[in-house]
Amino acid sequence: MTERVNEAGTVGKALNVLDQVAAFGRPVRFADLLESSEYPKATLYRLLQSLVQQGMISYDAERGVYALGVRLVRLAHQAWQTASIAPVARPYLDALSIEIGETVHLAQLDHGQVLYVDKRNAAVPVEMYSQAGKVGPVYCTGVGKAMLAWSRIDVQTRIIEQQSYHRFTANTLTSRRALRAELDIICSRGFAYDNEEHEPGIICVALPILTQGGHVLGGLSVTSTTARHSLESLAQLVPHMKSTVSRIAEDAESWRFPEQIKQPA
Amino acid sequence: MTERVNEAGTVGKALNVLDQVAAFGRPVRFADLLESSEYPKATLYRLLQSLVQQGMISYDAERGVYALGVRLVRLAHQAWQTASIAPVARPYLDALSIEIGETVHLAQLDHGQVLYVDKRNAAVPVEMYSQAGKVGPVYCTGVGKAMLAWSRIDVQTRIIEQQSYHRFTANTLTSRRALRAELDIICSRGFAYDNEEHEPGIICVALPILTQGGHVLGGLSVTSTTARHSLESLAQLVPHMKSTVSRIAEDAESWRFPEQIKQPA
DNA sequence: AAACTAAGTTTCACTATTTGGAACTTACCT
DNA sequence: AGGTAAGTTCCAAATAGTGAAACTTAGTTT
Repeated sequence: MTERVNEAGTVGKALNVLDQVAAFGRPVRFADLLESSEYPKATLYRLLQSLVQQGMISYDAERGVYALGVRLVRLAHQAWQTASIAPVARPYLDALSIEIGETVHLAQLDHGQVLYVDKRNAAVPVEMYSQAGKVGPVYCTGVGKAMLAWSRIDVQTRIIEQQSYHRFTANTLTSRRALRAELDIICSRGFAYDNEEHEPGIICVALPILTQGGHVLGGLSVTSTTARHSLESLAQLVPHMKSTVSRIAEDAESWRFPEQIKQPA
Repeated sequence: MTERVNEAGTVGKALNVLDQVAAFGRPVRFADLLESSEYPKATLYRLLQSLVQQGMISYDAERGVYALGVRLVRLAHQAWQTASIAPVARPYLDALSIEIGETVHLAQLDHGQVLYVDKRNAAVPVEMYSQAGKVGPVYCTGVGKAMLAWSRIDVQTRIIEQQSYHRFTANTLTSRRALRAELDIICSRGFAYDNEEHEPGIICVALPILTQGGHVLGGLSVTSTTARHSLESLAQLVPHMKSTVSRIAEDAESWRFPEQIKQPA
């Protein structure tokens, strides 16, 4: 027993259901959820009711379908502001983006995945949530590898285990072994490449954003195409990125630890 | 007492705690939460643990502070895509924004508040989450009043009750009575104004986005300043906005109700 | 139109989980 | 050292959650 039981109380179960609804990526009917759920009918039903009542899930009575609720969008706005480095990094991303004119990504680690928290795209205008909030794999993205390379050993080990090592392109690293070797190289080099490992024709350079204590706050990457750049020419941007990264780290640290949190009654 | 107790089970309580953490808008210590919480110490403590374990809240052990977790950002991305009209409306917002060159907002109703789900700003570049995800009051914004005016009577009544009627400017509607009268005018006029009711010098025109069945999907507004426009000149944009709105509604409806949701096993 | 079927909802006895006062453990302040 | 406040754990009592099964509703077949 306890096949994949993750010590989940009622709250955990409810949030699992929330994830399940999210995983579908479209409005779902009760039966769809029931089929892919580990919970019995009545339990699932009541969990859904709770979530709907709380506004985390919306229910379209006419169609009988569940979808994620907009309350999440609101919460996320707060999360983005308080929990991510994005608000702090924003002005630096703007500056970097304008100066180098290529696509810039800001990412953080979340549950063994790369979570993009902000983006600048030179050509295309606003893209909003459709970019920030996206997740990607760690083992075949520049930011992913950069963040992983400087992560605490226990975190690193866990994440290396978690990866799927699906082959996206000819250059994708498809084993823990290959990834570990790559991480060593990245560490000594000081930054990471993505050499068409995720999408053909897409390359990038990425740096980790580190606190003074060496803790990984996030990652910064500049992406381009093989048509416009070689890895070598992208690497010339690294000094510039390094200074951006250190300024973000500095600001993030002073922002995370403001004078006094406590306020008198 | 039981000020805002909503028949909450364990799940509801946990989500209340989540909201509470969100409300602070900064990392908070246990004691801060305890003070503003209706739950006893041990209960609050365990709820927080559940949420942290689930990644909805992050806990900084060094500082002993809780903050919203990045898992929310990921969930919100899904929510934005599946539950909001933003992805559908995007191309039309782009077009409208380019043609009229003023700030455009796309909003939906959430818990008696205006939730902005997308935005176009002619001058300033990308602003990401810092704009989408924001909430505003219904009673003194163009989109808020527009959506409210066409809402089902029970929804409308509830929301009218919920408003704070705080006076932001000389023009703010500060009573249910005044708001009701305004809604009547809006209905017969066919669209809503914000005549410096929220911020001095800021005016806007807003339209509801309605399904064929007359259900409110959201709202669309064009904002400007008194320096650049009068209400009358803004009103000239209404026909253009009307066509945008109807195209969004059309797309949204066909998108919400795709051929068949069910898929064979 | 009646019978059938599938999808969704409610019931209810059972029990596991949650509850919260109080005791305990740190960690900091004097 | 002693004191105080913050955070954590305990445990008996009680609540809230569980899920098989019965029920309702809507849609389909005979």
